[in-house]
Amino acid sequence: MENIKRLPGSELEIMMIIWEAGQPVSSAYIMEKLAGEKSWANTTVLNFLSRLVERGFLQISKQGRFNYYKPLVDENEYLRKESESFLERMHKSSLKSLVAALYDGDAISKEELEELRKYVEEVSK
Amino acid sequence: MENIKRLPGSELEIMMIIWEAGQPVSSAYIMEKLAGEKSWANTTVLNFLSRLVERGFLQISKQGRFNYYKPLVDENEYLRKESESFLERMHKSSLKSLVAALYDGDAISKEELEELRKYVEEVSK
DNA sequence: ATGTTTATTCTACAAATGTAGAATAAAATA
DNA sequence: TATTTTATTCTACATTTGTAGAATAAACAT
Repeated sequence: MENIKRLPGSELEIMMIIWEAGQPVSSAYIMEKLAGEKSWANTTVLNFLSRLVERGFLQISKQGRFNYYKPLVDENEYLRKESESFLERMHKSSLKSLVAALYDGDAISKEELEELRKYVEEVSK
Repeated sequence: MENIKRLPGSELEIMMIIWEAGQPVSSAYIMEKLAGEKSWANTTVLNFLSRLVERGFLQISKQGRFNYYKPLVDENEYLRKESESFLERMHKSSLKSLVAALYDGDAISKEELEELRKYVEEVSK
């Protein structure tokens, strides 16, 4: 099992889009999704994609001259690793500390909290 | 209100130590805390401290030739900002997604979960 | 007072990241 | 087929981060 490395911010943004798509996507698709959000030059995005390939996060399949990008790393696994490491680094592994920080910062809506309550209730019995 | 910037990993590690101390600390204290954990050369640590001062995260008060470092940024505020931004970037702001990721990855002990359950219960009523 | 120790500051440099223009080559079109 | 278009790849460069040796200067010991 390769130990997955952490991605720099920009590359992660690209990965998120690809993961969300649920299927191999063209660079055009990615740029489309990024439009409005980011003002990256096309070559900038393509460069991030190249680096993601180098890092083993993506695989290219060519359709004519078009590239289609497919994830080689599982989204959930990556999120899990990142979340664990974040919890550890920032909150000394205290889940309560993390949730409290978010709650105190009004980052959580009533609905979010209720959803969490149910989830925790369910899972902890 | 200055908008607090995110810190690179190494500098954050230093900040965590200083925050935890609860009072201005000398560089020796910091190196002490790092001993065993990190194998940074002294000048490396001192350099991180300088950068933290530049960034406005720390203030120096001299005691003879010794530096004492005091936080200028509130720990909770920083953690809050970081946690919000993390939740947003990695879990599209879904708290449940975050907690589930941690839970599925066995990053949470029974106790941690129970503690969270009580907290959420309390807070959401 | 002089030499020695050492905490701090400077300076330096490699690697990683953000950013994009120039070059290339394959497809579209005239 | 010759020409234009354009997705992709190369190359380049500035900034940030990780890392630490060299220089400095203040305190200490002789």
